[in-house]
Amino acid sequence: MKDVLKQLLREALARCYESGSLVSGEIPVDILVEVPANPGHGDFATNVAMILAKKEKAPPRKVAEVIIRELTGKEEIFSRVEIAGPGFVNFFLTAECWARVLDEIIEQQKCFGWQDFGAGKRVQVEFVSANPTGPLHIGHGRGAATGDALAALLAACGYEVQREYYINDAGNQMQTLGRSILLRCRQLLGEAVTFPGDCYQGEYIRDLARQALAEKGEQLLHHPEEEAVRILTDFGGSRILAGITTDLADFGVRFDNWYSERTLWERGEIQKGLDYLREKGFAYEKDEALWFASTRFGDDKDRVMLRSNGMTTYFASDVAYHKEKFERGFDLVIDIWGADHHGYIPRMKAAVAALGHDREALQVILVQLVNLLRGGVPAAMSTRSGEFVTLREVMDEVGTDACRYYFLSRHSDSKLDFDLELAKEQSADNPVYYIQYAHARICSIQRKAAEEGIGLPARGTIDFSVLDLPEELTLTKFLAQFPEVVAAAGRAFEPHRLTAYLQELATQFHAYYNRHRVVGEDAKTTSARLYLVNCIQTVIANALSLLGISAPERM
RNA sequence: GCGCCAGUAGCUCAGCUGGAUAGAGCAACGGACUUCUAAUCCGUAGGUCGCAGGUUCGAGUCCUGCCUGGCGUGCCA
Repeated sequence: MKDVLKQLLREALARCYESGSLVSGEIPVDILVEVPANPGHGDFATNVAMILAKKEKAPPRKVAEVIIRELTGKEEIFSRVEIAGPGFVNFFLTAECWARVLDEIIEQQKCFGWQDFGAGKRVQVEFVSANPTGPLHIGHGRGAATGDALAALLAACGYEVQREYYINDAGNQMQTLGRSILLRCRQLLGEAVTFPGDCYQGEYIRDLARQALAEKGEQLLHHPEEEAVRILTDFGGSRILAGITTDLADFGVRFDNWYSERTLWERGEIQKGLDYLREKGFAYEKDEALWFASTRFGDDKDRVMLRSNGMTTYFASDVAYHKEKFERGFDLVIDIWGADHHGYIPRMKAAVAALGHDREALQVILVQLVNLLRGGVPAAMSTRSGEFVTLREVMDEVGTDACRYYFLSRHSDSKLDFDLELAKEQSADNPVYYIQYAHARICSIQRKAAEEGIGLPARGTIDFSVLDLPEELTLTKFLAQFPEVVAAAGRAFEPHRLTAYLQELATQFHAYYNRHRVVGEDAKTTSARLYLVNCIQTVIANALSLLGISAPERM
């Protein structure tokens, strides 16, 4: 709807310039049309007149007058257009105009709100990417919910989206995993070994040790230590990864691709990455190490890729990995990282630039840490003591819907207090149920209608004039905003905007429900209200689907 | 020290990339079920948008400087 108005404004301006009623000859690229906070200011308002006032050397209200003269009379969609305040132009649309929105929703169903500005572009969203050295914890859950919702959102904006999980299965933390399991194996067999502090402390290591012994037998320990560690690294890594996969699947997250760091090595990609930067002259040797000249691309210091001891750094893998990502043809690459890695953004962007890509083609979304509480009291997690709260535990306790909603209800880059007691409370305190309840209630209305032999009204059979309650008009207008919310959220990479919208939509519906009956008035009214309510249901379901939250038919 | 992020109602947070009178949800108090689901609704309250300047028709939003908190700042991952 906004876009329609913008287009009309552009056309009107063009006519003004043609006729000479306006002289600056410029059509502002970014005409702002928005829904005013105050309904008295119209359904939409624009600031063009104020923007043009300076160039026209005329008072904004004067400019507005000229534009309006060119706009009205040619279009049937306005019931009123007025100038207000310092020079805003306020538009009031006709009721028929809004009725058309409902038809659109019924027609488009599951696609209502979907955008096409991403069409033809391929985007990859890489998220979670936790090392397979232990189970996912609550913080990974937030990253998972955010990445998954963002991917769904971008898909709804027309992008071709791939969800990817990068497996750090090549670093020395994997060695540590193998070593940790080996030591636990020895302990299980009665050997008195001290378990070092830099090994993984969690109870799951003991479980893995037990499984390894059961599967491979005690002869495992007869291998040379290095060999035993290698075997146990593989064993533990694949077990843990399988667990991660299951946890994520139960959390409603599926990846299109699991990308192993090890395969980067096996295919020589790491070396290729280093060579590439060397050939381009972006890498140099100093102090027996190989450095990437990231300062030439805006970083504040150069970064080591190949250490003097011959080992590569984590960053070297990342350069190769991102080089390969772009070689796979993505127009946009989105990485979702824990906020504690924010210091890596400049060097990663520098690498992307050095690799010959637009630095904006890499977007890093930061996800802040989750502060876990139980009844207001911190439920501390510490990897060192091994007493962390896993995603699995939280999911099992509070349910995936509530869990995902909590994660997605705030900007990802702001810290989140996650209170287990609040999250699992099935009450008004819990917004996710409030929203789902609105959906379930509508389903209930439809069941009631069906009992009375009233089916869902078809498009074109409705007399919209009976939808004349203020609540009905407000609801319709709010539904019309959904496509813009999707677009704005998609452009900003901010799925949390959808939760705010859902909250408001549910509030409006519940209020309407409590004041008015859908089924029970005369046939014409019942039919029209059913139609409206179907639209609300569709929009709630669509928004929830983007967030990966279910839309239950009864509760 | 430098860098990034944050600071908005008692608490947790929105605020549509600069718009008109800054909004929700909790928490508090008082009301509403003979009804399509009370997991609901209706009413009452709360503010120096961290502080000080600046940019302009207009600033919670942009710029500068301070204050406070978190994180980062390795030839660690």
